[in-house]
Amino acid sequence: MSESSAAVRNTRQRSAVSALLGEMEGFHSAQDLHAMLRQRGERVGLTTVYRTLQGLADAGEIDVMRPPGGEHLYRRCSEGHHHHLVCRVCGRTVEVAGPAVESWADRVAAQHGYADVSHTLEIFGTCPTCPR
Amino acid sequence: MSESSAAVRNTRQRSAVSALLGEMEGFHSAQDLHAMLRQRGERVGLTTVYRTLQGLADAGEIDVMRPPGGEHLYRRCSEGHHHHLVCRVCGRTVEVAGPAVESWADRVAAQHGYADVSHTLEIFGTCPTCPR
DNA sequence: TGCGTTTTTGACAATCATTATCGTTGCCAC
DNA sequence: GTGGCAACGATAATGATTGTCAAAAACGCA
Repeated sequence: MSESSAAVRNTRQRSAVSALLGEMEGFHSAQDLHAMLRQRGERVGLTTVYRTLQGLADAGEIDVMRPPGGEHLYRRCSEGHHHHLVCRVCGRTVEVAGPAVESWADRVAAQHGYADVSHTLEIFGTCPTCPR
Repeated sequence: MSESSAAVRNTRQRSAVSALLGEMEGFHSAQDLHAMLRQRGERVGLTTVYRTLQGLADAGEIDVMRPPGGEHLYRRCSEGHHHHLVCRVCGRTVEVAGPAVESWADRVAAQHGYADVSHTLEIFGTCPTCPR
């Protein structure tokens, strides 16, 4: 029963992952990020990349997307809750906010007596510059 | 370059999977369904279960959900587009329709020039009968 | 109804992202 | 400076899903 002091230690590896995410555009897989770190000369283990990403995701500092392909994608995203509009051809992503959707989801869940509500929403389409 | 005649053949295995889905409530994984079929004495290969489920999903006859756990879940669902409100403890699921969400998603996508739009939305919560 | 063609099946192996393991390392508090 | 304890990381394990390919079954047509 740990009671406090989440004590997230400030390690070189955590900083490296966080910094990399800050510079990257778009979504990248854990394996991607790991490869990039090694290219930069940062010595970070793949396991640690996974752990760090999970931690950041839990803390709400990054966003996780689970595309049909089966690979988890991570991205430093703006604060607050939002969703993604993803081009299924080139992957270009637009962040979209939908306050109406948020409240709708909460309301629907409440109507059925569900508590502690969260939701996931992804929109897929073909962006203007991609051939259909 | 196949050109036509998808010619979906009517096989015993396909019927078995489809029938089973018709009787089941809630979501089940491919492996689950496979085990149930074997219990019934139906001799169906796991590979075939996967293929059949994929086919049914493509045809829009069943619904696929990809929970964080990582296992795909399949369910015979009502016609038309809808979403799911899932209890993250017991898995109890409620189908919910959200016309407002549909049109919102389409509108947002169109605003950004995205075509051929689809979306996925799942709501997670803790249902009234489950301890939090 | 019988036959040939084509799809489908299914056992098994391969794939591959993610997670567990566990000894070592290094951060942080005192 | 030093000790405790969380984080790290190389490797192995896991486990769902997909690929393979010969054999079997279904359908169309004569």
